[in-house]
Amino acid sequence: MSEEKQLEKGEKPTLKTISRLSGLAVPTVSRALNDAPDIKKATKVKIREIAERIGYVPNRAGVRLRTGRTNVISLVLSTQHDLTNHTGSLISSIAGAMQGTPFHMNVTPYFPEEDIMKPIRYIVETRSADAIILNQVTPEDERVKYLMDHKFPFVTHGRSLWCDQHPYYDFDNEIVGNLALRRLVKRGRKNILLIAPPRDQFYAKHMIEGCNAAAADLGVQVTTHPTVTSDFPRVPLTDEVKSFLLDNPNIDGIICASTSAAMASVASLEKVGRTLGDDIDVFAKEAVSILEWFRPGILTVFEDVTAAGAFVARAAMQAVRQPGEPPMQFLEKPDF
Amino acid sequence: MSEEKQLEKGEKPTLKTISRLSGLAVPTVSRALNDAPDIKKATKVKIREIAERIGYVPNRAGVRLRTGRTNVISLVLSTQHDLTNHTGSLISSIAGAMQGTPFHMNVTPYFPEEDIMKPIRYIVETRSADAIILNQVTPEDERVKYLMDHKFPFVTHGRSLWCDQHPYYDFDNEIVGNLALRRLVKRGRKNILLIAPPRDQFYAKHMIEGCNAAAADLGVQVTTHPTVTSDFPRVPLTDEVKSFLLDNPNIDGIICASTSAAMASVASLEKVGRTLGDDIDVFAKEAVSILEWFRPGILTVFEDVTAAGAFVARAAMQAVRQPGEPPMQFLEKPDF
DNA sequence: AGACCTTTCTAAATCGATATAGATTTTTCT
DNA sequence: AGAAAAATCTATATCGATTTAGAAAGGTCT
Repeated sequence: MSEEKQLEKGEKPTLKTISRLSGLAVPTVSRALNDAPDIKKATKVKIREIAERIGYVPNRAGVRLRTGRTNVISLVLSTQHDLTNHTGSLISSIAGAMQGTPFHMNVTPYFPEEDIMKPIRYIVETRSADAIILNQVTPEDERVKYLMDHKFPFVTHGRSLWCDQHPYYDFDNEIVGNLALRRLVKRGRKNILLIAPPRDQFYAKHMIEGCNAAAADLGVQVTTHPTVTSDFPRVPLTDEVKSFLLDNPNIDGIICASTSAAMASVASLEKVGRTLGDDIDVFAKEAVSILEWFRPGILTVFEDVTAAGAFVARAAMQAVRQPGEPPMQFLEKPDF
Repeated sequence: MSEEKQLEKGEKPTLKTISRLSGLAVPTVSRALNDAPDIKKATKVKIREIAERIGYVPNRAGVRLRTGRTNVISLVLSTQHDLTNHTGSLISSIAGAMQGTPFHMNVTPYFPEEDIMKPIRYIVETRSADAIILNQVTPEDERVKYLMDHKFPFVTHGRSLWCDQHPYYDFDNEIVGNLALRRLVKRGRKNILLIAPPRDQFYAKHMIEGCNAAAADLGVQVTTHPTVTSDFPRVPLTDEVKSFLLDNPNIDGIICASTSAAMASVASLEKVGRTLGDDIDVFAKEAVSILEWFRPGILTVFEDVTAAGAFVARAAMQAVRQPGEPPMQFLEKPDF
């Protein structure tokens, strides 16, 4: 028989196991591992050594049941997808930032045609996560309001009207709009069509204002497309842009808030006999670098969602662990 | 005072609450809700009515601690992404199939440069999910072997060598290869370059064999590119295809296993003075419908990952709930 | 009526962790 | 030395569910 007490084979180590191996009571072991102040340093070292040796990992159900903490962060996403779909990268970067922490990521999709509040209420009511990450935020987002009212930790990708009070990461689309317009004007364009983000999204306002400010500044004309937005399916978007160009032949520049809209816009050019880079330019903000492969000459700026993902993940964890601290907030300045 | 016993405000309903409201013991309530045979029908009806009324939802931590069942299905994904990134759709469709079930989806990303087994071992050892969904499966996939050895429920997106013994969904890439080649030959092409899937992936073999069989059948030549595969970054892939075309000017058709490879191939054509649809054709299998917007004339077949997602989700749930039943297996036949 | 089944329910233990209160031991102070 | 204070540990209860064993109630049979 070995001198050192051993773990039985196939046994999943619990605090009880460590208790048996160390001769100390279970609560002592628990407190030692949680670095409680009333445990001797030597004891902590001893217990940690055993825990390490036998590969102890706390049982999440036990922790969750007792403390209510789930160590889960829920990413709540719309199921609406398109090729401009950077969801995969967002998920990876969030998960990457949680590597080595006790947190797990949970993806909760919702169907936008259904009740947008449903997954939020479910998570809060059943406490199935410690924090929520939201995207596609509207200015007076109902979800944000609800979460603030319930003092439930959350982070937004994109700002809300109340974003000074909660953690967020956002890409400064006012600057995008501004610089996009300046880029087109620098290429001699004077009548710009803006295919803006979906109207309810807050960043639509930012981008439009950025464009308008620059346009006023430079004395050129910018028109926001009256019907379509950058999340429109490509086929109807192509048709709409086509007829807009026919009705407004003076348009010599298009700013698109998405890769998809840029593709459709470029497609519409051909149908009305316009030539990209020659008598008209197209600018697009894209979250996946692909337009450069699509057609040479499209002007672009890249929004890196992996940076966003890493930030919101860290912000969410901070909101859970240090609720007292000021919320992590970041407004990324595009530079182009 | 109201006749009917009520739920205190703000109280989260548990079995204990129902017990109090119904006057029955907690285990009775539990057994009634789980439809145990030793509970009177009337009692079940009564208890279910109360549960419904107060909106009872079982506490997952409680269930998990007692039973070991997590009601979680883990999707284990590589963090390596590209624009051909259909991850978002896959996730949505899996989650969609789990709507209305007690199951939640958990996304566990891994970094391919690290130990591919790490997340698998973690999940199995800590029982942090009831089942695992794998993709990018290799013929003798280490993960598949491990999960089979441990009798842990799992589903693969793509086949393994042992796929007759486990649930899977796969797109029949042998047919893709076969029909792709036939399509090119029908357009008069006789010397085909195949940019195949990554060599370690099982479906590379399927696709290559499909091509070869059709080529032998029709008496034309097909060459698998010696170095690059369809997951290569676009820049090096473009260069490699370019030099291959220079060395092999007789090539008049390219079959690509991905959208990204097709884009790069098309880009390389221009650099060697070849004209798409004129003296050469490109065929691609894509999981996001986008090439039609990229350049007219690229031949494509679409692999619908949402079908795959829905299937693997249902298969995973079945593997958990009816472990005795034969595994759900499906080989999707492309039709074009 | 009494023995013997069924049917239906309840009491108690349990999963693995942590919080609380209290019991030791050790140290400090007078 | 003896008392008080501090440091360190343990016993017990608890989170919410399920499992097991057994109790109570009801019915059937001789």
